[in-house]
Order: sequence, then structure tokens, then C-alpha cells
Amino acid sequence: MTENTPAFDFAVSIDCVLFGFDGAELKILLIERNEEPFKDWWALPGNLVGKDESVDQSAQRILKELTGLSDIYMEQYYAFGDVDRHPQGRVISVAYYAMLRLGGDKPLKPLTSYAKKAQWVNVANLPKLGFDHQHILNKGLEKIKRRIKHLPLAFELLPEKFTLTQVQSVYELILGKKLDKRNFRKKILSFKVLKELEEKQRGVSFRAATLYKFDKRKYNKLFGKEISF
Amino acid sequence: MTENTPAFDFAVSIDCVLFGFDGAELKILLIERNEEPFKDWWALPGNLVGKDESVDQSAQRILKELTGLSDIYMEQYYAFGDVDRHPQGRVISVAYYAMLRLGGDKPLKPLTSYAKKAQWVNVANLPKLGFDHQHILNKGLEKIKRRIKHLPLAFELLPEKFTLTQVQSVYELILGKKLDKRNFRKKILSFKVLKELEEKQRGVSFRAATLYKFDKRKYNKLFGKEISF
DNA sequence: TTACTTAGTGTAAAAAATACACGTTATATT
DNA sequence: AATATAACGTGTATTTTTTACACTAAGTAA
Repeated sequence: MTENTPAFDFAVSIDCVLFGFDGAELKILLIERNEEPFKDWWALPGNLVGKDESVDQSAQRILKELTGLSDIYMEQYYAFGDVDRHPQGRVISVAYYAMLRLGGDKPLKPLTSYAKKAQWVNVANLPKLGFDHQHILNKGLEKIKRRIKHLPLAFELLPEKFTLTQVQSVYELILGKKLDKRNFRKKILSFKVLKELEEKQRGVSFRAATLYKFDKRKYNKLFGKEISF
Repeated sequence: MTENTPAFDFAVSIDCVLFGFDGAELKILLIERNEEPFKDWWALPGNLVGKDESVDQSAQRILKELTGLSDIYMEQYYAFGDVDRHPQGRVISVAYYAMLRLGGDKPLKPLTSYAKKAQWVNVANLPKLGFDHQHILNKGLEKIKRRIKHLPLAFELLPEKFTLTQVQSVYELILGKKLDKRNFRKKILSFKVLKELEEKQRGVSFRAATLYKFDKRKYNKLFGKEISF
């Protein structure tokens, strides 16, 4: 049995895995660090939890500091607590993920003092990350693969109005496999949480697709139901 | 935006939600505390993480200290980090659950200095718990409801040899609903992870049921497949 | 031997998942 | 204006899975 020497000399940090979809690629928000340790390395946006904020509040604050965004659907998924995961002391990191729609209007204003810049990076083409962040990210990816089967996640990634083909792309990117178009549409529509709009896509070459909207009210009614692709 | 004053003055604790099945009831292991805060209250078994052990190691250690058991399938499921959740300072608690088969041979040797006793309590009839432990437990229950759909969990609760009716009881207790006997058997057997033994139950009144064994090798082959009851 | 209790079994109907291919339509080009 | 292009949008048949449902068999106890 190991010796147990508890003490109030731990720190707790948050790391955020922010997934973004720009209509074509699945991306992750990374920062380039400007402070030791791992100065000049890419890393997940994260920071230490303050004394007077809950872990959840802290996650919201950090997300806001790094992106300017608030009221984002964000979920805790794991606490990483290896002894040597942080070179400067005993830091337990609580990881959260969030999904964001990218491009268009929403300006990304990250940049806190310790980051040189923040950038969306294609998840299929990542640089080497500091700390155990590659591990944290992998675990986040596994998580959303499972979670996207419970529906509403995908719509966090999409713009307010979207086409069914875009929804399918999100599923295909996250699950890492191709899906049948007709079956996908049949199924996603069978949940009756999408509202077909009168409107069509604009500014595209070739035939424009019909736009849809996610109907949160209807979604809440079938909470818990599963889909599997 | 909140003030962020990070410091190395947090503590991290583990709380274990141990589910047990004695053949009839779903139970939870609780301890009666012998130290402040919440002296004389019932609480989940838990303790502070030591400086030189990872969070996972700590969970194993604490489980062992409180039960004498090791090599238990145990999984982290959430970190609780509200500011005031611990009256004596800033303590983040990482929660784990485990499933144990109860009764028979395995002696339960809990009892560390801060506990007066440890006891299995029917989950349907719990006392008031200290800290935010009721909340932690509720979240653990939700978790296993989802997890039991991924099969192997239920067998952690059962003795090595068990009857199909016992398996069904576990599912019914965790999911909180009655299941159809024929459909349940058809489905559970369709996964081909149970080995029917020559043996029958002994020492029961009335007709003895056939015993089965969980076949881990076969299970590993279908990892990831879902069941839903 | 009888009464009791749990074990164990099958089928039909409904629902869900899968596999699969082509005509339509808006745009861009010549 | 005609044509080429590229993505849109649709239906059916088959298989698989899920659900609903009730009685006989076997072992124990009195």
C-alpha cells in the first residue's frame, strides 16, 4: 500500500478541446504558447482554475478569454492526473470539449498574455502538442464519436441554417467513415428535429440545396433517444 | 470576467461509488465517518490524493484500503469542483465507480482511521450523505445506466457462475424497469459471450437454473457493439 | 401425490437498418 | 441558346432487429 501524503499543494487546470467545422474540415483550436513550459509549442487552450471559481465557471471563463465566446455548450469529459503531466508541479487538469461553428461573422478573439496566437487547425493535420495534450485531445475525439450519436452535438458545429449534406459531412468527419446519403437523410429527418426552410443556399456554384434549421423545442421532447450511424 | 488567482493550494480527492449486487438488491458501499467534517455522517468512501501518486493510482489505493480488493474494473466518470463543496478548503473530487460481486467468500475489510464502519446499503434506501455525495452518487447511477448497455459491466456484479435470471435482475435494477424474460434471454445469448455450463444451481428451493459463465475472450472480439434493453 | 415456484422455450408482427441508382436542377461555359 | 457540369434529392425491396405475448417442464416441499 502506497504512502498517502495529502496536502493542499495541488493546482487544478482546465483544458478545452474546441471543435470547429468550417463547412469542409473538422478543426481544433490551438494556441501557440508564449511562456514556459513549452514556450513556442502548440497546445490546447487552457489555464489554471482560480481560487474563487468553480471548475465549470473556470472553464467558461477560459473559453471566453480565449475565444470571446460565451454560452457555448461545453461539457466536462475527463480529469487527467498523472504525477508528471506538468513539469512545474502537481497539476490536475480537467478537460472540457465544446463545438463551435466557424467562419462567417463570429470573430475569434483569443490571445491572453501567455499565447502568441490562437488558430484553428485541421484535426487531420496537427502539430506536436505540449504537455499531454495530444492524449487529452484523443480522448476528446473518442468522446464526441460516442456523443454525436445522441444527436444535438452536430448542430453546434453547423451554422444556424444548413443543408443536409453539411450535416452528413459533420457526421462523416467525426465518425471517420462515409455514410449512405439516402439512409442518412431518412434517419436524420425521422427524428423530426429539423425544420425545412423555404430558403435555398445562395452563392454556390451548381444547384443550391434546401436549408434546414435545428428545432430545439422538438429536440427536447425526444431527449435520450439514440441514433447510430 | 472573473478574477483569476491560481495557486498551488488546492487538494484533490477521490470518491468511489462502489456498486454491489448480492443476488437480489443493488447496493452501494458507504462509510460512517469518524472525523470532521461530517463526523458521524454516512458518506462515500473517499480520501485525498497523495503527492506522489496519480489520480488513477490513488483511486486504486483508496479502493483497496476500504475494501481489501484490488484489480477491480474501475472507471473515472466526473470531477466535482464547486467552490464550497468541501467545508475545509478547496477540494476537487474525482469520482470513480466500480462494480463488485457481493456475498459469499470475499470478505469486506474496509475501515481506515477516519471511518467507524463501512456497510453495503440498498441503493433504494439510502441515508443522508455528507458533502455533495448524494449528487456524486446520482451522477454515478446515471453513468452506469448508460454504460451497462455496453455489456461487460453487469458481469462485474455477478458471481463467476450465474443464472440468466440473475443477469436479468441486474439489468432491471440498474435500468429501473422490468424486462421481458424471453426477449432478454434471446438478446443476451445472441452476443455469444456467455458459456453455458453443465452445472446447475444448488441449494435453492424449487427448480434449479442452469449456470453460465462470462467468456472474456469472446467479449473482446465484439468490443464496442451496443445493446439496449 | 399434490401443490408450489421458478426455469425455460417459440412465433408472428412491427419497426429499423441496409443496400442500391438515376432523374432533376441550378450554374457555368461556350 | 445550347450544352456540360456537379451536386441535389428521391424510393423500394431485403434483411435484421425489436417487440409482444403464454404455456409446459422440472425440481422442491409439504
